[in-house]
Amino acid sequence: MEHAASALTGIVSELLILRLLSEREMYGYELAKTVLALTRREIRLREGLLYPLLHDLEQRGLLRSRKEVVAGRSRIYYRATARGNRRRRRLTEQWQRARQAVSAILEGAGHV
Amino acid sequence: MEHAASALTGIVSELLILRLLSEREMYGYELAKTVLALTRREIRLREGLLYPLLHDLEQRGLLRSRKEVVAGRSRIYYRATARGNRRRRRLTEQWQRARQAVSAILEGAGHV
DNA sequence: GTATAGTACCTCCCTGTTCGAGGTATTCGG
DNA sequence: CCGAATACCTCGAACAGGGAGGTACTATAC
Repeated sequence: MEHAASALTGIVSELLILRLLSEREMYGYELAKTVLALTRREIRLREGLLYPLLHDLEQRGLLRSRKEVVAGRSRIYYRATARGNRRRRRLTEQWQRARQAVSAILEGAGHV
Repeated sequence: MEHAASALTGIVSELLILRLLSEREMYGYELAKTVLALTRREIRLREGLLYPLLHDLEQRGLLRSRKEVVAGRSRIYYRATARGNRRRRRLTEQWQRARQAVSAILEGAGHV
């Protein structure tokens, strides 16, 4: 498989994961593929970031996991907890504010 | 002076600087203040990032500078070069794509 | 039967980025 | 005269990122 471009900061990856896992449970590999697909290969969740991050999020009580073996392959399904969803909301607000801040400059730089 | 929150990745800072300096020339300290004001304290261009970045951008031919002493204080005014503007356009596109990619997940996560 | 590609998990550690802290020097208000 | 603001700058500790490497199984193709 060949690959696409950018990562982003860890905070954004965290937000994307929390968002997807608030909808339905998914396992790591699936998360990576889904993000790749939904973003038309724009964002790639790399394994070196993804797995440590999932562990960390679970440790912090933002995700819960369960193991399952499917077709000889063991998967670890994750889903967002209530705390995870609160965190997701906070991060979403932060992201919106940052987004708007950047737009404010990219668009409205005419009148300093 | 008390302060506000987040930085962002260097790429975004680079873009914001190129954008502002494509409008009119500014000096470092002024850039920092302007970004703070335009983003309602949301984004702070820190000195430890700002000055090295300005030097780097100039070295790469994306900015041009001139010195001036105003009221006993020496300022270094920067402005974007043609190359800087090309770079700015590319970064703007990248930013838009990344932005949309994040939105795609934050909003449309309903139908994977 | 065996090589290749895909699925699925994981960690190490090198490299590059970040930015707090520190530094110089001047001006202005009180 | 002192503190705050203006204006420039650098260093280096601390951290984040992600390439590379590892295990193990399945499915497809030759």
